[in-house]
Amino acid sequence: MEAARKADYGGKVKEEKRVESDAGEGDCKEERVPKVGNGRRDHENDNIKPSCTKPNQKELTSCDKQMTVMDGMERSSEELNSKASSSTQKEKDEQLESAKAEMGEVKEENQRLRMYLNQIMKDYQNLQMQFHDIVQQETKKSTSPPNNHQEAEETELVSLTLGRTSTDPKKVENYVIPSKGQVHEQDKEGLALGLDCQVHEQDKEGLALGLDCQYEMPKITLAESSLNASPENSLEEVKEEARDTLPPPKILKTMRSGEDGVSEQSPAKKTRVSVRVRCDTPTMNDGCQWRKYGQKIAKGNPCPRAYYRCTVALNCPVRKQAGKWDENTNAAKNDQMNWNPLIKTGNGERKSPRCPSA
DNA sequence: TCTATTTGACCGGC
DNA sequence: GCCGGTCAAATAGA
Repeated sequence: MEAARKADYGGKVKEEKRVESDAGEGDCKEERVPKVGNGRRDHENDNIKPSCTKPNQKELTSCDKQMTVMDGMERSSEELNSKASSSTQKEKDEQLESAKAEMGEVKEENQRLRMYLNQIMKDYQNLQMQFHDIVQQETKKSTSPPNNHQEAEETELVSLTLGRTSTDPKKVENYVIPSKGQVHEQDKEGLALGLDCQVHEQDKEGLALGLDCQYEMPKITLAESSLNASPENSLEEVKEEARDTLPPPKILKTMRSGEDGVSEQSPAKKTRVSVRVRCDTPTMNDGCQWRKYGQKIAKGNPCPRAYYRCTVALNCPVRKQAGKWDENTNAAKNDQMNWNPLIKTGNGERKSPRCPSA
């Protein structure tokens, strides 16, 4: 029991809240403002705007009323203008003419608006019909047994939403749309942990996003590539990992059964990712949780070298070394006592101290 | 009491 | 045999 608990790298892992800003795009309602006639917007006339944008029969009649009122207002204003004008008859005639012309324009615009409303009404009715047909088809489908083609099509759509596809039809059938909080047990490992290497055999293809799934192929893994490792460095480290993934028989004997799930599933290979990075800050606040599991005093360096393992996730194979490192000599510094968590690399290369799991 | 750190011992590679 | 890496019991601290 105790051994099993310790095997979990000390039990609980501090949770780091990551607020994924789900700034929902929500219902992005697109407001379309129809242009009418000579390019003027129909709601430039504030008398028409509120009710005429929606193609409703009642509103259509109210719209007509408003237009009639508007015409009356135009006329009254025209009369007022004619009465108020104390200038000559000629000026009155001119004003009358201009007013008449203006009235004509307004009437034309009124007509165009009516035509536009009629068009909108027609479209609206067409859409309503189509929607009705679709609803009827859906109800028919739900009552009748679906054929295989449709089912496959749907499941493929679902698998696309999950970000994984499968060519195995049986497997495809297993994927259903998970409701909230209802995730397939198979997917929990990969989705929740995201870096756990206990990947089912059948999931290996799809879950290439796993942290370090080099069971069969100890080549360059995604973990390495995600570190932006330089080619030479990655090669060297991959060699290291390849060595480390093959624990000797003695270790296999003494390896605790509960140490990690990897040893249970594939006892011949124990994955591990070593991150050798440089960090200029006194703390390795890199978004990961590192737990110190050992410390050594390297030869010729009074500053101890600390060994950390990633505790972001259970069985996370990522390790980290920390110690002082001299920029110039690419060797351990020994003239400063308060060392920084500086991670050496095999060839002196430094990386950002970010756990690929994070 | 639980969790993280310390530290001596152990192991494998060179 | 030396050295680096890891383990795990002991210890510290919250």
